[in-house]
Amino acid sequence: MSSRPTIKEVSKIAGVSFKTVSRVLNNEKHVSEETRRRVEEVVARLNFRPSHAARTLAGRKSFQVGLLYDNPSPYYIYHVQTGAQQRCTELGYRLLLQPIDSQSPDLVSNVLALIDETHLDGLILSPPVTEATALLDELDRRGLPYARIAPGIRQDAGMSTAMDDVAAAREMTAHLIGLGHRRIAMIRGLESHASSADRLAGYKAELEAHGIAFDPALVVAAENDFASGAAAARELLALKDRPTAIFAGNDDMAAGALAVAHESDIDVPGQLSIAGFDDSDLARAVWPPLTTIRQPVHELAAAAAELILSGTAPQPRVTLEHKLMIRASTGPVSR
Amino acid sequence: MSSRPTIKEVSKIAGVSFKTVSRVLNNEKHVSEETRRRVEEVVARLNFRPSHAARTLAGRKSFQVGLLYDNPSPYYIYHVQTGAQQRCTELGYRLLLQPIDSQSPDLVSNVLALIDETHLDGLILSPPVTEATALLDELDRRGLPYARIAPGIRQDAGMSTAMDDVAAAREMTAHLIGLGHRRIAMIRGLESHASSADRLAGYKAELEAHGIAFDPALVVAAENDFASGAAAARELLALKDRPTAIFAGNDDMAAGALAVAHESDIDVPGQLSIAGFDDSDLARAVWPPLTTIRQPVHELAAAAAELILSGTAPQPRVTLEHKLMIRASTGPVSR
DNA sequence: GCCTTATTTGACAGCGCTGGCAGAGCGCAA
DNA sequence: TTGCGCTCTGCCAGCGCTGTCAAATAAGGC
Repeated sequence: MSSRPTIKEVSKIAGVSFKTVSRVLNNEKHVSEETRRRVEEVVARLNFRPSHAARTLAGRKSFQVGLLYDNPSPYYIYHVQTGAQQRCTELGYRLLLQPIDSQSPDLVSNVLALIDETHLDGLILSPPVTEATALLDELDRRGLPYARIAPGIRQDAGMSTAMDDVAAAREMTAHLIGLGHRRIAMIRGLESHASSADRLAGYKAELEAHGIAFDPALVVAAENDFASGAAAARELLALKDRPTAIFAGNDDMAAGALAVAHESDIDVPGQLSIAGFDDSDLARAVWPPLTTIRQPVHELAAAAAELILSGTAPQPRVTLEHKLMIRASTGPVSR
Repeated sequence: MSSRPTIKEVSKIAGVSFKTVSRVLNNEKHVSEETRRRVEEVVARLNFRPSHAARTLAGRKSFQVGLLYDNPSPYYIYHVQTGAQQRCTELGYRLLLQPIDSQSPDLVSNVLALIDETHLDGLILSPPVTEATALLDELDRRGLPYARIAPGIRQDAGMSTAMDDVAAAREMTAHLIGLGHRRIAMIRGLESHASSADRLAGYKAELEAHGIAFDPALVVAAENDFASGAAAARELLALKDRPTAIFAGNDDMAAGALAVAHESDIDVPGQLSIAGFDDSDLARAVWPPLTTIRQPVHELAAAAAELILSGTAPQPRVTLEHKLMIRASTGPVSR
């Protein structure tokens, strides 16, 4: 194995002290242009890469940020990852992706272990890890910077990025009402995800704004996945007074509802409109493609990374825009 | 920020030299039972976690493995990640997830930078990074252990895990032939993915085994995603002598074909059978659910991690089983 | 009981880098 | 001319561990 060059070898060839090389690598000032050029030339020629471990050990920064997640949706995770990773890379940091069980009693100690072992400079929390109060308290106590994506609690504390779930759910509900629907059902997602409650609240608020009575029988709980969405839809469609539209708390559950409609030979959107939430790849892969809310997951994650890394954040709370995506799964109510 | 304890503080409290603590942490022998217990007790009490950076710098191992990927499918990536991560964690290693552009001219230098910076102990390559010969050469030159998942080239060199794409495609083709289909089309995936060619080869071989003439007009290239799969299906369905079945190289493309069938009011499987490959979540989320091949992605990644980490691998090449999943998207040919 | 060998522990250097500080060289005001 | 402040550079300690080697102790053989 060809042993990698060290900062000392670089300095020897460049004819300077190794501290000067360190200065060049860290872009410190007080290095003459000429010296800098010379060092950089040698660095490039030797293909020198500073040891991350040594920098971490000697300095007080590790240039590493952790991303904690515990979300079963591959699509969501993928976009959170790429969004955060992209911005971290741009800012010269490495992102450590860390799946974790947010329900585990060892959550706090597991995360602290990660922090201590890797000397993390900051942490990005995605739902539902965002709601682990014991963890938040401990991070605050340590003074470790962290940003939360779509937190459901303590929204005014610390750094966070979010979209307006209530407003988005209102928009979707308004869209359905505008199509003539009056019996609009909701499949709500997991209690542990704060956005589920917000989406339900938006749905209720918009019904009320239009003078449509809220009917608890039209709200069924599910677990954010296809199968439970399908089960919920079956329940709804067995109702005597069937809904003419179903608004699901995410696309997976909407896809489940859509499959049930197909299997029951119910035409979508002719006899039943179905709407989702998230605009995941799935929304465009099913037939008919789902009307849904585009959630800017990638951007939310990138913004969270930026909050942590760009030092003094102007505003600790960033809200990003969603967008109603109208596709073929919703249509005018039939009479 | 509460400063983390170091090995020296542990040793002071336990009343031993700090080297002895190091021995306990690394599970070395030649430590008396009593000493070990005492040290472990202090470690637990102080919640001591050894600094990863210091271990890496002082020792010759970093206990880190990299996973390189460049695949646009969230499902695939997600399962590769979780499979590899799980096994790495079990074996006491950290997994560094590294998305990378496999087509970039800087691929090799980017990967070498990663290796040098983080002192990686090994590397897992997933398709299509598996085919980057310049990278493989450089890794060989350095003697860095690496394992490839589903490599398309140099299959007998180095460590790798794979499934039998040819056999799987034959099984699927045989399934369709068994249903009475004779005009079976194939939507083939990206050239850069070796498995695409294998799946095509299996399809051809099975046709031949049944004495069915291969018709090049029935093979259309696409790019592994929904949109290109839909386009390919449109092309196939516009043929004068339409196929009665379409076998797509992955589930995304099959979903695209399925959407085209819906949009053209072609009943699936009544008038057209559609089959996919991978058994991603998508296969169960569309209607009708896709007949497909279950690819053991999670297990392939876990096995790759194990090959690298378990030292002397008994067999450097691991083949895992696939499974034909028959669902509702394929049925007997109509006459 | 004395020597040999195995087991258990400690002392110390050093991994590759950053932080702190001192020193050299220079320009400029007094 | 002296002194002050600036820019640039080098020296050295030390981050928290592991590797190496030697020393101390226990165990076994005759």
